[in-house]
Amino acid sequence: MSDNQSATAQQTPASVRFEDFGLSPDILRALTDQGYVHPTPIQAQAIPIVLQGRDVMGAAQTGTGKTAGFALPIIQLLLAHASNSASPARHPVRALILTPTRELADQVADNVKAYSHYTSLRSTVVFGGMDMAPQTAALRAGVEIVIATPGRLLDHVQQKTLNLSQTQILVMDEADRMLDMGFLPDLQRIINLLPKQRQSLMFSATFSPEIKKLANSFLDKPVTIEVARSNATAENVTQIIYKVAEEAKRQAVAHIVRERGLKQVIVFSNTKIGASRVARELEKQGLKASAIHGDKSQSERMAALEAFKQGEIEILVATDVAARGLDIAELPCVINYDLPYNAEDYVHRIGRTGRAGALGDAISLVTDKDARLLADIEKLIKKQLAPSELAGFVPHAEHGSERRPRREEAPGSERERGERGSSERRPRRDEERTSFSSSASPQGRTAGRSAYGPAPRREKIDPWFLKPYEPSQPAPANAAENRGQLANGTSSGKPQKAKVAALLGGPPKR
DNA sequence: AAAAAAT
Repeated sequence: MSDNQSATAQQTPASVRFEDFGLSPDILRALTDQGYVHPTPIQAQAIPIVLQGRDVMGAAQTGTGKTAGFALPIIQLLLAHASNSASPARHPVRALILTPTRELADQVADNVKAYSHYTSLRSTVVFGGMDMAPQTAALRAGVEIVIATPGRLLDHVQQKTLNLSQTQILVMDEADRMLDMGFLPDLQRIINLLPKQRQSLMFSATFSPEIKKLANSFLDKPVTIEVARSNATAENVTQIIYKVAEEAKRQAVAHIVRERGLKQVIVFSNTKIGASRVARELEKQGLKASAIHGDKSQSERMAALEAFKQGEIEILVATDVAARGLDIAELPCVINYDLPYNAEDYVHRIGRTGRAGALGDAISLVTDKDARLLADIEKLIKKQLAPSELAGFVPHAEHGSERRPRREEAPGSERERGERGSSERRPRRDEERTSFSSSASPQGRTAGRSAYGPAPRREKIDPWFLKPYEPSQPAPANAAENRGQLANGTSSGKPQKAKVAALLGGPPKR
């Protein structure tokens, strides 16, 4: 055993220093502040390539320094081409960084701010669930770099507080998630607003073959950067599988936390309801737990994450909102309360632990029904995961109030008073709902015109835009009509992979 | 099947 164990992840010669990349002294000074001297492998590879202006498809585990890998050279590029003598009346955004979750956007923005601290470059973060006004003010004041989630970004474009027509650099962080069906329409709208001549960078821990193809349709002769095996799980993470009955899972989590004396652990649930229930159960058992998921208000989400980082909360029970990119120092363990439906998400989730060379444990609870999911994961990570018994765990029968949690009680019911359903009533979108009546009126929804164009949001789509132009194949008769708008409902029933394959023009798999 | 992302 030696420090060389992590040599595969640290292939950069120790002699390489940030100073060797020709970065501005102002950037180097910020790095010194952060205590950074030597680049990580992904940084050593990405920085020169991004500086050359090339497109990049970067496959790297989280915790490998991805963010600095793109942020540093972007800052450098913007500085190098900064002073156009006379400053223009309006300040166009010059670099755009997109992320799939608000928390990740916030985190990336913090890093960008730190790296550009001594430069003249300004940056701001833009995401939903928060007051528009401060974001609008920051954008109006002028920023060169925007970090954003897609929906709110488009909102600002619509409000004309944001202009993407001069944006030379686009980054998609956690690109595989950005490219999934839920995000694609927004992503395409955003890309349509950008100049065609631009530099595009995509980063993710995993790139499935389908996503790789899709990604390539957005990139121009990209350089592929790969640190460690693609889709590999971190070598310093020990993976453990426990066989547990479905009804005993919550008790099992509590048992594991107690048994191991865990002071920092993320428990992943596949559902928002599940996350809340697990958190509540753990709290009931006297453990310091809190849930984070998309039905919580943004302030609750941020409070939970912050409390967890501060150690006030020991167990963060999360949906996949927390699966990607979040950098939480020294997380020694993650628990999959459920196995994720997508094998790739398993890789992302367990990437929350064992970061930056530290050791970590990834514990997954499986039931009999999970055999298929487990097999998919084993196939992806090319590793066998043998389920074992959870030693010393004796589930006791559950009873009474816990048996049948009722979600939709009338206000003022007895239970409400007894155990303060911890914000778990419904998505609470009522905080600033000033225009409720207008949007609820029958014509309000359909008549309200969206600046995004005619397409309704979050509907089934036929993404014509993803099909590469193939002169050899006769275009479908309605292709011309579909151009310029998203048609509805042609591919609703198909599983996602088949959809993506179809988008790429390949024959449907049978 | 589920989650995320504007209101």
